[in-house]
Formats: sequence, structure tokens, C-alpha cells
Amino acid sequence: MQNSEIAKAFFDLANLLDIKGENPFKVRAYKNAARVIEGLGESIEKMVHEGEDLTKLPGIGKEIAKKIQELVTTGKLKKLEKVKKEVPPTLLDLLSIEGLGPKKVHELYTKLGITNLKELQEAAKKHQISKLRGFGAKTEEKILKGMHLLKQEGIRFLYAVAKPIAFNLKAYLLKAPTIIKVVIAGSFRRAKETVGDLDILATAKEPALVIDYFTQYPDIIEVVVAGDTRATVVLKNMLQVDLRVVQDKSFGAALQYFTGSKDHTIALRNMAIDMGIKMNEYGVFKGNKLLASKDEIEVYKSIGLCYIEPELRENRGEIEAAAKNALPKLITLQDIKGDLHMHSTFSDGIETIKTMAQKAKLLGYEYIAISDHSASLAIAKGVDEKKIQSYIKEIETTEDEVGIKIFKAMEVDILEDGSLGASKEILEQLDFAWAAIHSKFKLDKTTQTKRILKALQNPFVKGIAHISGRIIAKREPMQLDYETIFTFLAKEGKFLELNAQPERLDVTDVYAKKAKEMGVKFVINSDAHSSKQLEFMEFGINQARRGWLEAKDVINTSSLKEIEALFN
DNA sequence: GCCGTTTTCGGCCCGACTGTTTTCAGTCG
Repeated sequence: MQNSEIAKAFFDLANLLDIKGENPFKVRAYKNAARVIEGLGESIEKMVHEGEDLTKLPGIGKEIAKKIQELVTTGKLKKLEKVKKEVPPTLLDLLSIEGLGPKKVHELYTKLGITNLKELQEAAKKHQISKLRGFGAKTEEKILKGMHLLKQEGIRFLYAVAKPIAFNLKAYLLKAPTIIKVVIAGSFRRAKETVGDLDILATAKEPALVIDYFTQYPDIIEVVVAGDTRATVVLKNMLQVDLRVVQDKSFGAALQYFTGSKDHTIALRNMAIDMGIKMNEYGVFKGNKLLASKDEIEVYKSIGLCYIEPELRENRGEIEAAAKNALPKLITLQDIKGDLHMHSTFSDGIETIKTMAQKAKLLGYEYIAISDHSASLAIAKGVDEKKIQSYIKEIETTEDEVGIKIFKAMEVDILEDGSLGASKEILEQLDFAWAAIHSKFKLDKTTQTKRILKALQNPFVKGIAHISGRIIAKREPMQLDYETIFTFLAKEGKFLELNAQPERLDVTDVYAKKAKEMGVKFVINSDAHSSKQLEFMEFGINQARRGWLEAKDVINTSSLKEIEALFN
């Protein structure tokens, strides 16, 4: 059973109990546990099988641990089954309408007998809803409007897609009356691989003027809420944007609050409470005394912590590390000295080796590797016995012409049985190869893991590229025993690729952190198929930072000399 | 239901906005 399935069971349980009117703190406890499970790096099922103590996880106590055990071993949760008999589970769908929460759904169910979206729509059309106490004409209208917005729910935007949208909005807002600062905050600032909405923080002398100006942005299709200091709108592309405007003196406190994550901020505020301190978006206070507000460094310092980089703010141990002054010094784009995975017209790249090399030189790299596909991958028309000589010659010529070190490499396909899609005769003419899977993604976990390990045993293979094979929101990751693979990589001194393609970002942040803890070394590669795509390195760095990686964990931060030594 | 270096009981982040009220509950982030 996947962590996500277990988390969903607890979310459903929490929401149904909430609708039923159960103690809200108990509801919150279930939701907290669900979030912890969702964000966990390792399989809860595996932890149960290995007899690990689940109550060591934050937010999981004796009762929830027992329920997890029950779910994993029987596939069912008696308490959830029981609640589903008391409260129709189709009521959960009603919660996805803007403005409907557990209390209102409870009223609709008990007073009007509404159990699903269809009945809700009918009741709204007959104007039965506005007659209920606590409801009115506006709520009824909102329900009817919310019905057709529902389908769009839950879509997330790739970071790389959201970026230009965010920058356009920022440029627009910087022209707002009395504006001082504009920062894209939220999950975008934390550089998550996808963002569900954009959270923008602004400071201004007169916030209300900025809100008014914001709601006139041409790409808006709906203004959901607009008050004096905050507004929520939906853009034509269905991206939701939240703007918060505060006085400039509150910038640091507001930025911390609006960057999140929610779990991180709640943990900070709880820590502050223990110290007799109150934290909100206006500042950090002891009684009436303002301790900090103007910048984030000061805000963190006021509760005894050093500054925590946004990418780490997920309540995954960063607060404890900050308290001990043991945070990692995160890798930056400037640390990267070369790119070791890219394609050319010799396989499915759209530009020549020369164009790729020129662009790499422009980016300031000391070295690159051209790593076209092996011929076994028919779709990419790779390098076979007939092409290998011209491939090598072209790389050598370009190296001299452009004046940048170019490694002769290959992204060699891993076949179904774990053997490689290129012969020894081809491989021994190259500097090294990355191994990668491009087909048969659905093999079971044991078979898939063995397949990768077998490929990695080949001496020409220096590492594994885009390990999970996932395409965000399009293809599920393969089932793998990551621990076994990471153990092998660390022991053999082979490398784990962090693929920077914005829809891959493979490995994920959570697994990167785990691999690092196990002593694995990384290579961050653009996997560029055009010279423009060499700039994707930025997205790989984002993911690496979210995975707590430092320059010393990543081999392509090394100088050419060091890299050559590594490959010999 | 979870949690605890003052606590095993009594707390549980905190504030903006809306729509419905006639001073505030519910929802949201």
C-alpha cells in the first residue's frame, strides 16, 4: 500500500468526522498525521513490516500507529468503514466547492438531506438553500458557480511554467500606486517542482490601492475575494493567485508567513509559544514588545534560530538543524562547472555537438559530456556501430574548435533483463556511460530493482540517469527499492543523477536527501535536447537545494582535473 | 488524537474576508 493511499484514508476519515461534528482537534490530529505520511521519504508499509516504531514520527501516536498497522495488514480501516455508514462519503465532494466547509456541509446534510453534488445543485436551483439559517442568496449563487469550476480543481503548474507567469505579475505589480516591494512567496519561493497557486507578498504605503490595481490585471477571469490587504484571483489559465499587502516595516514577518510551508510556520509558532512569544505576519512579539519584523534573518533570530533557506522550509528537520546551527550550506547554480548529460543530432537532440558546446562555453562551463542515446532506443535513432566513429571524431574536432573539454559519453538504454543497449566494443571507446530505463516501467519492485542493479554493475556505467522514470503528472514513477540501489551506489562509488528537466526532476527532493544521508554522490544534469535547454540546470539546482544537497555532494561542481580523476 | 526539560491534563497558529448577522461563525490560507 502506497503512502498516498494511507494518507488519503486519514484525510477522508478526518473530513467525515469534521462533517459529523467531531472534536476539531481530533480532526486536526488525523489531518496532521495524513500530511506527515504523505511527505515521508520511505514506505510506511515497509516500516510496518520491519517492525519500526511509528510513534517516533511527528504527529503519530499510539492510536494512529495502530490504525496504520491495521490499514497495511488488512487493507481496511474499521473506523473509516463505520463513519462511512454514518455519514455518506459522497459528502466529501461537497468540500471541494469554494466556500463550503464541514459546518455548512453538515447543515446541508442534516437539514435538507443533501448527500452528493447532484442533489446540491438541484437544491440550489430550487432556492432551498438560501432559506437555511446561516445561508443566503450569495451562498446559493456561489454553489451554482462553484459546480462548473470543480473539475479544474487540484491542477498544479510545473515550476518552470509558473515562472514566467509569476514574473509578469511581479513586473505589473511593481507599477502599482505606493508600491515598495514585491516578492513571489509560497511554494514558488520554496522552489517546489509544481505550484498549486501563486502567493505574492507586496509592501506599500497604501495597501488598498495595490489590491485595487491588482484586481485589474488583464489576465484575470475571476476575483474570488478582495479586501483591504489581501485578494485572491483566478487567471485565464486557471492559476489562482493570492496577493497580500502589508506595511514595509512588517516585510520580514509577512514574508516568513507567506512563504510557509504551513507545517514549517506552525512549528515555528509553536516553538515561539513555548518561549512565551507570539508570531504573526506583523512581527514577533513578547507581550506588547516587538522583537522582530523587518527581515527574515531577524525573525528567525528572535526565536533562537539561524536563517533557514526557503527550499528547506518543509518541517523535515530544518528547524532542529537550525537550532543546532547544523543547516547545510546549499548548492547554488554558480557552483556548477559542467553539464554531463546532453544530446545532439546524433540521437534525438535538435542541435549539433558544436552548437551545444558553444552554448555551454557561454554559460561558463569548464567541461561537458555529449551523451547521445544508444541505438537500442529505436525512437531516438541512437549511436550504433556505424555511427560511433563519426560520433567520436566530431566530439574531438569540436573540443578543439570550441575550446571546452567534451567527454565522450552515452545514455545507454537498460533493456528488460538489465543488460545494456550498447555493445562492449562501443562502450570501451567512450569515457563513460549513464544507464537509464526508457521502457517497461511497470515491472514489479523486485524485478525493476534487480534490472537497475545489473546495469549498474557494468564497469563502463558510472551512474543511473532519471532513476524513477516519472514524468510529472503524466507518468507514475517506477516501483523501486531505493535503499538497496542507494546502498549499491554509495559502496561502488557510482553516481545518482538529478535530472533537471522540469517535468522529470528525478530524483525527487525527498529521495535526494535520503541518498545523501546514505553517502551517495550526485551529478546534476540538464539532459538538454537543445542548447536552450542547457539552462534547465537551474531547475535541477532548485530540487537539489530542496534535497539538502551541498556543492560537495555533487560531482559536477568539481574542476575539470578532479572530474577527470573521478572517471579514471 | 497528540504532546510534554515548568505539564500525563489541558492545551492545540493566527489573522483576513465574507456573508450573514445585529456582533460573529465559518472558511481560507
